[in-house]
Amino acid sequence: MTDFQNRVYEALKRIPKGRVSTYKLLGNYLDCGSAQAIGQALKKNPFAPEVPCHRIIKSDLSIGGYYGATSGKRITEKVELLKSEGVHLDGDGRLLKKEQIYHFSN
DNA sequence: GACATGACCCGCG
DNA sequence: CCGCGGGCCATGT
Repeated sequence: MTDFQNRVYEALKRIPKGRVSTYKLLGNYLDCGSAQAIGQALKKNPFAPEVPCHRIIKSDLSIGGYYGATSGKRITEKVELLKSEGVHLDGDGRLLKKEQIYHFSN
């Protein structure tokens, strides 16, 4: 476990159920200018689903990936999971309600 | 230490 | 709206 990963997971646990956030916002909160770096940490997430890595979507509000996949069964699961928490996406996998986006703050 | 990789982002045409 | 090119930065070889 690296420090970076720890910080990412701690931040994730701050996201309330029924809300989602983006790689960019997370990066902003962690002072990390690369969303890819965030993704690297997420795909290695050893605490799923205790750590809600599924509540992270791309900055354009599209679904993003899950467990290394950008499409397929994994993604379907991610969508269903969010759906069960009250977060809905449209047919193109885009977030429907922008007001559900969680902005980190201290 | 150099090199490659990726659940990404942004500007440009 | 779509594709392309360049940038980003933690990790693993």
